[in-house]
This record gives sequence, structure tokens and C-alpha cells, in this order.
Amino acid sequence: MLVARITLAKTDANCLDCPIRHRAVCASCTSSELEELNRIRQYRTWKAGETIAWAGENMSFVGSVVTGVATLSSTLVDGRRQMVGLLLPSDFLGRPGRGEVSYDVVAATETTFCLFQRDQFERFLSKSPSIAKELLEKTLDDLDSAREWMLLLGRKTAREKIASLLVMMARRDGALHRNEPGDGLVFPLHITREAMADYLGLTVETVSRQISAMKRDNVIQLMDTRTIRVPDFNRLVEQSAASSGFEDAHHALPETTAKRA
Amino acid sequence: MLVARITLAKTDANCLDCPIRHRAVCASCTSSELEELNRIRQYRTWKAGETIAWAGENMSFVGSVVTGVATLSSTLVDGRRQMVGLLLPSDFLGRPGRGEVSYDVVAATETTFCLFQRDQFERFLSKSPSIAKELLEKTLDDLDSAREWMLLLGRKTAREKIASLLVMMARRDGALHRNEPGDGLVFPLHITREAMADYLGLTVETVSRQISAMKRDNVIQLMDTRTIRVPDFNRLVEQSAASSGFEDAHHALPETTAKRA
DNA sequence: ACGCGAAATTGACATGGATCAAGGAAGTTC
DNA sequence: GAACTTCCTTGATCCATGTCAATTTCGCGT
Repeated sequence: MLVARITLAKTDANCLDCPIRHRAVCASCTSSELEELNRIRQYRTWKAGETIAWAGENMSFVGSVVTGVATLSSTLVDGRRQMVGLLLPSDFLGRPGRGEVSYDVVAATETTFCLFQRDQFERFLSKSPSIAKELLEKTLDDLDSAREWMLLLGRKTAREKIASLLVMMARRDGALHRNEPGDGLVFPLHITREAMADYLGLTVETVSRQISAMKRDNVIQLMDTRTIRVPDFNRLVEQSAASSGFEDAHHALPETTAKRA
Repeated sequence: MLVARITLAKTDANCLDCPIRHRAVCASCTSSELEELNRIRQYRTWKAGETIAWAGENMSFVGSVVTGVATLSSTLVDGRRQMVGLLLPSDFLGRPGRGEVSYDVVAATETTFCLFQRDQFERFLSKSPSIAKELLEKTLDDLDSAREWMLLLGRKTAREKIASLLVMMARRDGALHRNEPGDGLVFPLHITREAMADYLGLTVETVSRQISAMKRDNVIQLMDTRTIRVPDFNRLVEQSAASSGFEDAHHALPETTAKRA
């Protein structure tokens, strides 16, 4: 498997060494707050394909993705499925004040969470304005992403959907690592074609066909089925039918900017 | 025009008389907090069709819808448009900490907002945990709605989309008024067929055809083009392909529950 | 190295919704 | 109350994507 198997000790590691220290909900905590979080947090890892929580189930934990990728998805009674969110490192899972989870949460790759008992976290939340602020900020970002995705689902063509997904993956990957673009941008997809289809509101067949078509047109190359090389990132962005709004001003192009880690 | 023309004096009215007093971000404010809000708030009304803010523009206000309906929508460079949110009374517009608005905001009907200067609101927000909590709560609700809509956009058929929209409109209407179901449920749509199409990721033609088809099948009746009568609400819900999850447990069926006003 | 199952690709065909086009209904202006 | 304009409906046709089916490739365990 391609995914780095970083295995973190459940309690040993310190928040200060945490890879998502500066990007998760705890980003702006004071050191005394961090100490308290450090005491009540727990790491837990799910293997690729494992279900972390079922829609409707009660979940007593909330927390952040430390490493890996997890998906949020909804299902209609007849089995049609739509992914409604992607959890990447530093993303938060769980809703303070509500145990019941609204979507199936599945580990797409091996995924490690930094978890808190929900009631403990809620108590902490009500004491700590900084974490409340970060959580609101994150939720607003999630809302923006969800709405951007609505535009994609409602109005973009299959080709544009695939391009948009690749752009997003490249950006989110670039925000973590830092891709020095020597001979193009290379990044991993992490997810299966089926997961892509679920995310984009397409079928696997259409995803596969469009990827083949983009390969033929030399917009992308496949190192292997899950690793994309993009010779010309701008060309890819063009094909994604980026919206005329200015939402993207808040995202980082992998080459140009990256949140300081 | 069908919309009630409640015209509120800009500064006269008191928060205590506000129609959204118990459902807006200020719902759980203390009376001293309310007094302060009362001093810094302003009512402002937009006529149907007027643009409240353009995507990318800087907006120095945030606030809540008091009466009316406004839409949030994104546009692709070539003009394809997708509505990404609907603002009904008590819904909040604006993002603390960011002036730039991500979507076009348009008054679908005559719409009155209760507005605050953004910096004033932010100052208030950082002092008032109760309003911060409400805002987080609202944002999480918005996120849930957006995700439910993603499922609709990605996976539902035209028929199911229309049914879902009608169910939503009926519910949101029912949460405000209280429909005593004598001879079926009657509610106004407020929005044009075009707005419906924008919301559902369809064309006007398809919206119109599906509405005609549902009329033919006696799932709905039209009192006039914008007023729907539903003889059997459950039948409508069935046609909406409600998801197998449990998200709906948090919404009120018009007949069964309604938030106390 | 072999074989198995899952994932991905490709082809042939079907269809739901878009597009193009025309006309009707309802509200507004002079 | 005639002429617009905007909104809505309906019909005919087309095409992007879904569906069904077969085959290939890849990853992994033995």
C-alpha cells in the first residue's frame, strides 16, 4: 500500500509534536490549554475500509484526523450513495451537542484520529473561546466547501467534475507537503474510483472514461492508477470550470502558497 | 404580490417584539445582551429581485433575515448558476472575520434583515459565548442542510428533487406558521421556477414538466403557480426519496411538531 | 510464481434531462 | 384595455451520462 504507515502511540506522543498542531481546532490554544487537551485526548487508528461510524448511530467521541483520509457519505434507501465530505488531516469530526452522527464515516485509507470524549470536549469548549472560535472557523470553511461542491454537483459536466476533484486533491496535498514543481505536480489520490464517483455524483464507469480521456489529451498522466502527474496545473484548473466568484482566493495553489506548518 | 408586506421601522421596534427573537442567533441572549444588540442593530429591507451582495464584494454588515426569502448562489464563468443556500427568517448571513462574500445574495421576495456592522458584531461575538454558541449551532445546521442538498444534487432524479424541495418548503413554512391540516397542506413557494431550477440543478423546463406530472398524478395541486396544496403529505415524502439516514429526526414535520415561536 | 478477488477499463446500448423552439398566462405600464 | 414583459408550460429532438456486460490490471496471500 502506498500510504505511509505512521503509527502513533496512543498516549505517548505530545501535542507539541503533533503533525496537525497548527492547523487543527487546537491551533490557537494556549500551552496550559494544550496540556489539558493532552491529558484527555486519545489517538485511535482505523484501517482502510473500516467504518468509523454509521449514520444514525450515537458517537461518544469527537476529534480530528491526524493522518489518513476518511469520507462522510449519505445513502438513499435504494442504495444510491453520495459522499458529502472528505476528512483530511486536521479536519474535525463530530458535532458538539449532538451525539447522533448524520452520515456514514468511513476510513478511506488507514486513518488516525485524535479523539476526545464528547462531554469532556464540550466542557472544554465552553471554557475555551479560542477553541470555540477555531471550531466555528472550521465549520464555516466546511460550509464553504460544501457549497462549492453543490455547484459542482448541480452544474458541472463529468469532465469538469473530475478536473475539479484533481485540483482539490492537489491543493490539499500541496498544503501539507510542499511540491517543488520540477517536472510537473505529482500527487496521490488516496481514494478508489468508486469513492471518486460517490464524491462527484457520477458512476465509476464515467469516472474511468473521463480519466482516460484526460490522459489521452495529456492533461494528466497516471504514474499508477492512484497517482496523478499534472504537467500543466493551469490547464487542469481551466478544465475544472472554476467559478466566477472569488472563493478560491482563500485556497492555496500548491506552487504559490502553503499554510506554514 | 402574495408576500405579506410587513414593514418594520428601522429603529423603532424592540428586539423583544422581533418575530425571530427565539430562533435567530440572539435566541439565548440575556436581556442585557439584548439591550446592547438593540442599540447596534438596524433593519433594512430589499425589494424582490434586488441583489443584496455580489460574490467577491466586501460586505461590512452581517445579520439575520427577519422576514422574506433570500438566495445564495454561485455562478460559473459561462453563466451556469447554482443556488447553494436559501435564507429564510431567522437565518444568518455573513461570516465573522471575513468581509468578502462568497456568493451572490439576492432577495427572492421583499426581504428585511436585522443587520449589524461586522466589526461591532465581531466584538460582541467575542464577549458573548451564548451568541457564539448559537452561531456555531446555526452554522452546523447549515452544513447539515448543505450536505443533504449535496445528496439531492448528486443522486436524486428530477422528480425526487422537486418532491424534496416541496417537502422542505412545507416544513420550513410549517415551522413558522402552523398549518392545521383540514383539507391538506397548503403552502407558498415564494420563488420562481427559475429559482427552483437553480436550486435543484435542473432547467426551468424540467421543473415545469415535473410539476405538471405531479399534478397529473394528483400528488400536488396548484392553487396558483406559486401556491401548492398537498392532499397527502406522506405520499410527497415518499416521492422525495428521503435518505436512509436519520437526519430528518431533527426536522419538524409540519403536522407533528413546530418550534415554539 | 500462481491464483484469487477487488479495482479499473472499455464497449454497446438506453435514457433522463438538456436544448431549442413556440406559445400561453399573468402582471405592469401607459 | 392594449402592448409589454416576465414567467410558465408544452413539444420535438439530441446528447451526456447511466446501465449492462465483458475483459484487463493490480494487489495480495499462499
